[in-house]
Amino acid sequence: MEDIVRALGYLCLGSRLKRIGEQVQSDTQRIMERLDVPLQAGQYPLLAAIDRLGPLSIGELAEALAVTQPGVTRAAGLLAEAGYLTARKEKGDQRIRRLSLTQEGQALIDRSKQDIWPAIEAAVRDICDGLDGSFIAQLDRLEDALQEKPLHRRALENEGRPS
Amino acid sequence: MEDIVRALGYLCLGSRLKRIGEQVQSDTQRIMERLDVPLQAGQYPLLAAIDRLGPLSIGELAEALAVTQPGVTRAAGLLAEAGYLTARKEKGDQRIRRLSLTQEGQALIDRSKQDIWPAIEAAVRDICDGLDGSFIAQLDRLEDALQEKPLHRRALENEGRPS
DNA sequence: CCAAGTTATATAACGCGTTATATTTTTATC
DNA sequence: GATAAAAATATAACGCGTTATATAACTTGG
Repeated sequence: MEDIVRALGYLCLGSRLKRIGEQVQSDTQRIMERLDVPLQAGQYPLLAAIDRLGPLSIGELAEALAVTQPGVTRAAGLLAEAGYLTARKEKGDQRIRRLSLTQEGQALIDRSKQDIWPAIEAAVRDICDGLDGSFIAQLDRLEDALQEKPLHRRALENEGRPS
Repeated sequence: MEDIVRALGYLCLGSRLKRIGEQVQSDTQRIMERLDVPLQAGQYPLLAAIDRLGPLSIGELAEALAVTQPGVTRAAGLLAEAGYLTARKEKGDQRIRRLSLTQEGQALIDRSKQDIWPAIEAAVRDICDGLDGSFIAQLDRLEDALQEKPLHRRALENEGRPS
């Protein structure tokens, strides 16, 4: 059956990008499960931002991730509950809750940098590096490639041969 | 402040694609509001699929749009409630509910083909046509371009000079 | 021809983004 | 220095995708 979203091209670009993004997230999640990472794929950017920029407030995080503040409030709450983040009120401005990695959070990031992120990156790079042509053409080929061999299979086949 | 999702590149491709997709959908929604289209941007593909392929079952629609069946069940329910779709049980197999456009739905599609879709397409084309380079590079430029001048502004400026 | 399996759709619950609004703290102004 | 405006965060409600499971209709094998 014809893929309508693809066929409509420019008209459905938004739906299409969301759809591909969800596919990538879901494949990434499977890589993470296989490597026993107790997170949702979408939670990584938040932890990575704090690792990279140091302790951040909710608002700063929202800006760094380019998402809305309530989204960050909720995600940070979950990560705190899971033990990877702590919040403490800012000395001097009690409105601000500054988020830091816990020891456990830092340990997870350290392990991720060593083992997990390289695996994910390699799989995504594997699928994106060969793309060329117009934006739409690249989306077409990306979707085909994801269908043919999902990211988690690519990660699997890369195991034991790091770059 | 550094955009972390962008900075992480291949590692956050899923989050990034979803984020850009949401931006495109939201801009598209504004174009539609301005043209008094009483739909959500994400509902267009469903109607377009039926227009293009003829009356479809829920399952066929899910396949044509490459989304899951419960998503289609819900979306179709809303469109039926809004008066653009009707469902009738298939003669010969009562499990299947075949979805067709109502008169009102067909009228909306006709108007869309004439006025709405060209406006959206032109705006998206305007932003995508100039892109070149690697996939990541194109995403960078696409996000910058959306930020600089959102789709709804591009549509506005195109008014009155159809292609 | 009926029990068991399969298929199509519906429903429930959740993930994760959004907008709109409430609450709390700080800042500014008179 | 009280009061009004602004800023940071929290909460509520919704949009729209997902997975898991229930239900109803059809098909099939003995």
